[in-house]
Amino acid sequence: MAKTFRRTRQRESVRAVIEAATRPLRADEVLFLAREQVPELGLATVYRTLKLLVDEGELAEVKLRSGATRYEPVQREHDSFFLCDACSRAFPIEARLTNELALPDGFTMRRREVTLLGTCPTCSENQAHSG
Amino acid sequence: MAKTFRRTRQRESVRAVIEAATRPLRADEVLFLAREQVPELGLATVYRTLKLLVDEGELAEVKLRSGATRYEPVQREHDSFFLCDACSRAFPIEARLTNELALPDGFTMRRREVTLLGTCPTCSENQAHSG
DNA sequence: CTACGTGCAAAAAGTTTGCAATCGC
DNA sequence: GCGATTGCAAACTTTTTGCACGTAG
Repeated sequence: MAKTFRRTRQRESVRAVIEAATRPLRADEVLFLAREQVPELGLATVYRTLKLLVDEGELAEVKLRSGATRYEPVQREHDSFFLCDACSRAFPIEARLTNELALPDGFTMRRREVTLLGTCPTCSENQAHSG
Repeated sequence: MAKTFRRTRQRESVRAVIEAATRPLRADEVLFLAREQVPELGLATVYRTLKLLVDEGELAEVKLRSGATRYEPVQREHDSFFLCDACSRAFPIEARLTNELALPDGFTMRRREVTLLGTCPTCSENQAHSG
């Protein structure tokens, strides 16, 4: 029998925060933002809810070089990000790659991800002013 | 005055293990392998040595989806990996991408990384046999 | 009512740091 | 000998889990 999922204030707040975000968020960012709606919300619940939503196919996990896991709605899921060396923020980008991948025999590709490393406009400016 | 670096059995063993590897290794893998040479080697020393070698420009850090950091010699540094969903091992690949990246104004790209997610030959076989 | 969900605290996993003992140079 | 290096244990960070209480349906 399929498990039944309950609609709780905690889950709704996590969902709402991710939906409202313009870039993938970390668990602690979700906690901070969701507590505006549900102050007693705990970090464990955030993690449990994020995992649940990922399993349900509603959210996608994004893991980039910085190490921290980020989450975004699948409808808006990107396979390409620009990751700023200076501020570590991740920006979704459109990377149209006409690829020719020499994938050896036996390997099965499920998905491709592209990460661009560099400096974002904000940090470029700051460096120019301070250098 | 520049710091002097000493040549120790511990450092040499870490170096040797990474040099001998055919794929980027995690710290715990380095520890396990290097202990064949230096049994009393500690994990903290592995981390300290890896960081030292990265700072020296001898090793490169590789961070992929699985979360754990891997290390490989810079001479063999790859910008493209195949990461197995099942066993989490990382395989260097050649990804010749003829790209056309629409990078917005103000962004400066320093480097590009491509990660392929999927199943490696070993795990494909195991799944076939057990499924 | 009752199984699912929550908050808290403790546990894990990966990495870093403090410190006294050790060792390269 | 002196200062760099090491091993151990403890601290830290991020994520997961155990448990008793709370609550949606």
